[in-house]
Amino acid sequence: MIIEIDFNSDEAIYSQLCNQIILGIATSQFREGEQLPSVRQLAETIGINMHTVNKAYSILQQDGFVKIDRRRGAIIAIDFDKLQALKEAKGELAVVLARAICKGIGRDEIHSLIDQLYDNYERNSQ
Amino acid sequence: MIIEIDFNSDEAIYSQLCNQIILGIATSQFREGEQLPSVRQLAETIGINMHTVNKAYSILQQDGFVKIDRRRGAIIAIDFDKLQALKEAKGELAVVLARAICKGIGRDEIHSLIDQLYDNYERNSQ
DNA sequence: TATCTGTTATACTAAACTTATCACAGAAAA
DNA sequence: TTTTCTGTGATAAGTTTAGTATAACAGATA
Repeated sequence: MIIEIDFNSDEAIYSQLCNQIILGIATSQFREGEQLPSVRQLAETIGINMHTVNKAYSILQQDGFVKIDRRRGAIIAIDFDKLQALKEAKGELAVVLARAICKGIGRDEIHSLIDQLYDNYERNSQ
Repeated sequence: MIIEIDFNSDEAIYSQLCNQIILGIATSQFREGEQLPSVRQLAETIGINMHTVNKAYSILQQDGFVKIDRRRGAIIAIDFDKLQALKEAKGELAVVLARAICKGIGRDEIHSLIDQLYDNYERNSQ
């Protein structure tokens, strides 16, 4: 999977890394049990420091997307705590929806966006 | 409207301020044309520095939620650029949905969350 | 043995966040 | 007119975070 970092973005590099990898998992470009590049290797290909990659991997571990094996590095391993995930999703959606509502975006339009995105993820995960 | 800041949060104070005010607009606790407290007044009631409030107000202005009048301070004034708002909402939703999909949350569950949140906002905006 | 892995520690720069003052111009009210 | 409120600007300083740069260590593997 190709990971692209926008060095002009406001978003921190480690955060972009996390999101890209999560996106990769959602679209099955990374699959359960698959191993991510080593921290040094990924750091070199992107052109950043090893510790920045390590920080991203640690956060992914903490958030239940990977497990870190001393021998093989970071392995995709989803912790399916759905109650927790639903709670977090609701909190994040609350912020996005508040902004949308202020701008006059209706409930149907949001549902439509959700469907577009889900369709897109499912299309890319085959 | 009561604005509460969590000083132990990872989220920056100015960012929490923005989100709370946007939430207030979404639930009609702040209405179009209404004026927000002055930067000094709000800073004092919260117990933070004036410039932190000013930063929040400036961002709200930039994002099209308020206009800043030299005489009256920050006034709720939504800039209804719906195309822009839809684009931004889609980008933010993409990140949230990717996480949800990884955790096995289905499309229907997301739709349900959206409805819950919309119901909640509409109930609080009367 | 040589090489790969993650881990840890330290040091440093740069940027972001926040606070702290001081001062100014414009508007409004006493 | 004077006082007091508004936002704005400049400047300084403290704290935290992000990122880089090295170095070293232990465990696994070839």
